Amino acid sequence: MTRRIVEILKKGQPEETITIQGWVRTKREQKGFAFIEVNDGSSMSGLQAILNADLPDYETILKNLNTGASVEVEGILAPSPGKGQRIELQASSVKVYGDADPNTYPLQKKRHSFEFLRTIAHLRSRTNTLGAVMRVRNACATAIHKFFQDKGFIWVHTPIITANDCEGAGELFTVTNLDLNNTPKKEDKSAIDFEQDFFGRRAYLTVSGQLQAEVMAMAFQNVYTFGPTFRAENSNTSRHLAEFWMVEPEMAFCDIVGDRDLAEEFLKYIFKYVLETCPEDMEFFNKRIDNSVLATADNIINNEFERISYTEAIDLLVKSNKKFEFPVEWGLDLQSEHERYLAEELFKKPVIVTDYPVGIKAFYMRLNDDNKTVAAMDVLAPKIGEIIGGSQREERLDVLETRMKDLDIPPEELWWYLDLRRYGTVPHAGFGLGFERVVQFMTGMANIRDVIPFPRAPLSAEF
RNA sequence: UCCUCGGUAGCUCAGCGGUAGAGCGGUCGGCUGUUAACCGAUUGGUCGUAGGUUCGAAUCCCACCCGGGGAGCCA
Repeated sequence: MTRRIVEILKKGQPEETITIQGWVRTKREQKGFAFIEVNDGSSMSGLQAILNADLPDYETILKNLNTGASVEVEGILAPSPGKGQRIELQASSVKVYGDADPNTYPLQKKRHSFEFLRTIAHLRSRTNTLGAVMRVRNACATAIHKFFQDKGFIWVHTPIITANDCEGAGELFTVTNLDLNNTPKKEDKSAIDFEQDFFGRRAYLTVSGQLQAEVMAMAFQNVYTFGPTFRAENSNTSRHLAEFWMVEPEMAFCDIVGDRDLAEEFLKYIFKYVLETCPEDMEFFNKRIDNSVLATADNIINNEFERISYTEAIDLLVKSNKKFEFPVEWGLDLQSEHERYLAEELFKKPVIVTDYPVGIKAFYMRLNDDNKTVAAMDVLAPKIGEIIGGSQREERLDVLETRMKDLDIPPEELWWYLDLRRYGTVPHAGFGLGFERVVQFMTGMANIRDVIPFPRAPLSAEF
């Protein structure tokens, strides 16, 4: 492997002979010589190389060295007399691997709209912005693993195909290998007979690894999942994807307070890690995408998150005297506009809301002693809303069974989940973090489809 | 799925009943150190699709398709 440009820009010394490989970002021809900027994806900045006309095949090489061409440049590093870079590469030999016809190559040396870049998702990672996004995304993922591994959590791989359609987290994609032009029918011809399908029952893409993570937490105490999840909702927003990555820690012997504190520590850790490892990319986002991202990161890292109960949140919303489109009333769920008021206007930092009414939350959340609320928590972040949703789980078999009955969830579907309460049950808690939303929050990118390489959304799965 | 705005050159947009435009890009030429280089010339179109109104439609009307923003659902 040749040296990466990120390292050369930091540590490269004059007189060193080096070889770089990458893609041409710009070519600036002069009389008798030319500049090219080569980027290899290792950093925002590329390395400037100078090609003198006395290079063998200079004319041919220059003609093929257009934006997008792949190239290997060998030469000697020298201090750069021009402004904008410390060092530059004086090329002694240049090899063009593949040219890029400027008549058809869609990326220009100028700003493109993100809408256009989504139509060329196979090329957009070569742009400054998407390059920075993907490096920050990588740093976020690394931070997540480091955080949990340093605390002794076990990374567990929960299934992507599941047979439970009762997890209550939205519409599911069906997984089948039946012949869709000739599906087997049940005896009364009313419906498809999934007993003849691959798994002998209807199967789905997972919407959450939580239930299986609970299984694993009952053996390893502290675990986390980190993988793709799927929702077949017809959601057309800048905050939703049909395929997204989710992080779900689950802790045995833990209550809602421990859960809440971990969520805050976790978010702070990620932000700190990314600021330390991707300073150049973060500067770019602050300058070109959203001039508040560095201040926001600073705010996250250095301030305590606000902690309020759902009941207090309702009081604050009523007292605000603001005109909301949706009603504010105890028992109704908080709407986007309410969440935004709390996080953006009132507290101007993340807010953790706990103890929601039992009627608006999932069956597995632990019933509080007031019998009216459950030990749920949402972390609301300025600009993007709910970034984390979690809860203490109901560990009491009888209470859980009653809740499932109230919600018409057949217990035989989740017999194994109920078994966890029969054998060695323990208070436990966890949360789910939408990975792309963290990357969005971190970078200031307005649309979630621009923080994942190949976004999956309604009518969108081309690449 | 609902509300709303939009779809005109490769890209970003102007034109909004009367001969299809600009900037950028591409191409050609110029320039001894450029930084999304610069200067000059030049190239480039089924005006989203299908109907309708009109002497005449990119422009007005209708339907559909696609995209942005917002909402719902949620992470």
